[in-house]
Amino acid sequence: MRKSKSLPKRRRASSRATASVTLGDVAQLAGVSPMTVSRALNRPELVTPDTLERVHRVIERTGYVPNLLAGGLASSRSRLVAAIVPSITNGIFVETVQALTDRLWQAGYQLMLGLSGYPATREDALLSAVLSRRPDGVCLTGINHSPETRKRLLAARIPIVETWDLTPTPIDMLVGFSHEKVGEAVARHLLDKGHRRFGLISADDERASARRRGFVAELARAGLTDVETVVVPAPSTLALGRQAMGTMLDRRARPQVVFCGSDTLAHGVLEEARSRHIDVPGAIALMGFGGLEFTHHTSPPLSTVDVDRSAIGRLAAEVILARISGQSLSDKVIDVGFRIVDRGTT
Amino acid sequence: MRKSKSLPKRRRASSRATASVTLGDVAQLAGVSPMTVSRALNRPELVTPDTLERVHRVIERTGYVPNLLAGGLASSRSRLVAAIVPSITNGIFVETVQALTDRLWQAGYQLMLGLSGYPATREDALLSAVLSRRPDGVCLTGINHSPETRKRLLAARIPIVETWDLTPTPIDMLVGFSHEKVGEAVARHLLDKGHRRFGLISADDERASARRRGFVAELARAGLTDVETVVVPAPSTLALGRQAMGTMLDRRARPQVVFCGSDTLAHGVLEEARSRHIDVPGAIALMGFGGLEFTHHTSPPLSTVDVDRSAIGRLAAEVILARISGQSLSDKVIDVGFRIVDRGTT
DNA sequence: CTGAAAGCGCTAACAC
DNA sequence: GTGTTAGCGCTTTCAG
Repeated sequence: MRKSKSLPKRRRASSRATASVTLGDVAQLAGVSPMTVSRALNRPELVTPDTLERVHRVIERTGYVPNLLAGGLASSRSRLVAAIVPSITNGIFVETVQALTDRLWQAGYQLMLGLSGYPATREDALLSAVLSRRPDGVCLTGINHSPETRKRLLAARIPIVETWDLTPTPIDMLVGFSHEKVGEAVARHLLDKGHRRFGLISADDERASARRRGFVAELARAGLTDVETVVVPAPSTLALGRQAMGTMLDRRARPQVVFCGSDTLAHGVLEEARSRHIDVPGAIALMGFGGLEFTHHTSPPLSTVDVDRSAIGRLAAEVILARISGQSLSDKVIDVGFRIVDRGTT
Repeated sequence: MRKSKSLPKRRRASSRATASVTLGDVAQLAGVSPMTVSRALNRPELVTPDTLERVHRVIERTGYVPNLLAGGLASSRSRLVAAIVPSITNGIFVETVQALTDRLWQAGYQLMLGLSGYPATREDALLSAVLSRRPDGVCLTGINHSPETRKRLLAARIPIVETWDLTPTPIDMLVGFSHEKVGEAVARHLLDKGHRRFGLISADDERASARRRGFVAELARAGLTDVETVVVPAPSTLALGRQAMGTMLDRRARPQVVFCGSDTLAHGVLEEARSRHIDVPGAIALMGFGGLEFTHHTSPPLSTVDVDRSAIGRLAAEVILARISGQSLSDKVIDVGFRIVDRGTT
């Protein structure tokens, strides 16, 4: 004797051999109906402990893996949430994605990640691919989406959350903060510290531009219209930061303080300054953005604008989950704000 | 008149309102059978150009989005490939993921990304979640997987590719290189350069340990058994690198050269050295690993072990796609190798 | 080149 | 508590 029980003969009609065990197989072996197995898996509280155990034993023995394609089709709930971010190379969105992943996982959902690139040329095509999987919700980065994208998202009639930016008119829900305000706040902060000669190194992506705008505008209000500016292509890298700082230092005017579009750029800028034996923050002070790598006491002499990147992801997941479960939210727009962290280096 | 044509009355049986247009709707509006619409979408060469155009016009007009849950269920092909990586925070895997995504996208497949964490405690649970979506292939990081994981992967009867490491006995296919050899090669390289006092700073993940082993073993063969070692918890960060270097420098013996487990650590180590006014590479030379941020001429004074991270992703996609389309591969194991890049700084 | 019939594996809705 | 029936939206297969 090899085994007391064996899998029942299969009644496959198709020629494509799908070797896997189905819910029906489990039901048969456990001596119950398929529906009971389904319940044992999804609403165990509706099933007798005894039946439950029998079912689970069979599942264990057979190595049954539920087919969520079938389940999703039948129930119109894919247990999938899609997130579209420009890139994960510069680190700024990584924690947001991680937080999203974690929170959704807890709730029994999985994240489907899409990378749209800078600029978001592929967002539309990506969206098609994404929507064809029938996600139960979508998380977008930024607030600038093509009319086409907005239309299709609305047509999908699922919760949508935009992140990492602020607008009074989101597609649906929003978790973010104002980049223009960041720029203004940094300018004000540095002005208050007595600086008068400013530099600006940042990438050419949308949100960085908004910060740049706010920064320049606030300085202009203080009568300062002369800002040494170097713009690099997104996404930011250490190397681009070095290069940009090189360009800036090779010019005539040398700023007292440089506001960098991201901490990654700021690190590169620091590298370049150091390799030229320029004292930081003594000769030139640096302000970054994003709050990356600044959690440790051995941090480099950089100040930054700290953003709770995890919170954005967590809250985005939260609002989507709330809406999926039918709750109506008190606020469709959550401003998570930001915080200037001056390590005494500006 | 509002419109010349309108969507047909729906015959939904279910109470859950699924608002979206179906393939059947498109067929009806185009005056063809559902099957023809399906062909127009998936095998257009089998359909008359005329019919094709009519169908596409209706699709355009209605904003039809195919339902891949249904398609996947019917065809047993989800057009989904899953990848499981430990983390995307340290950057080392990011380009691999990007390359995978890109190559698969070209072929009409989408990547479903799973983050298993260090150590891969969640790999098993993740795998369940992943397999329940019926991916057409799976890409894993590393070669150490629980027997349970191996069993279920094998049972899924889909192409599996392990990456970023080397073994003669992969589960199925493999794209990677030997970390032990990396350690040995680095040791040999540094010995040849005349160094005799070595330091080692690395994370406690599996592959880093293998490099460490190779490094120490090769030094031992040269009669050097005294290696200043600091191990930090994975994943690597700049801050951990700084901290580790601090620890090392506070000890008595000061190495001539430090082999860092990752470029990220190396950067942190460099930061710490500089903040202590230790000349790099004059007083202490540094060797990193991974080839991150080393593509630009303004690179910091670090040498590294370059790995073609994109190639790993691209090749992994390639072998999976090949196997999906039924090709048998000449080699199930691809060694992509590595390259020591000495920028004259060791 | 196009269509009709029969499911893919699962769950909603309603019986019992 | 558990079973039955009838699909979800698509593709396979086979017939024309």
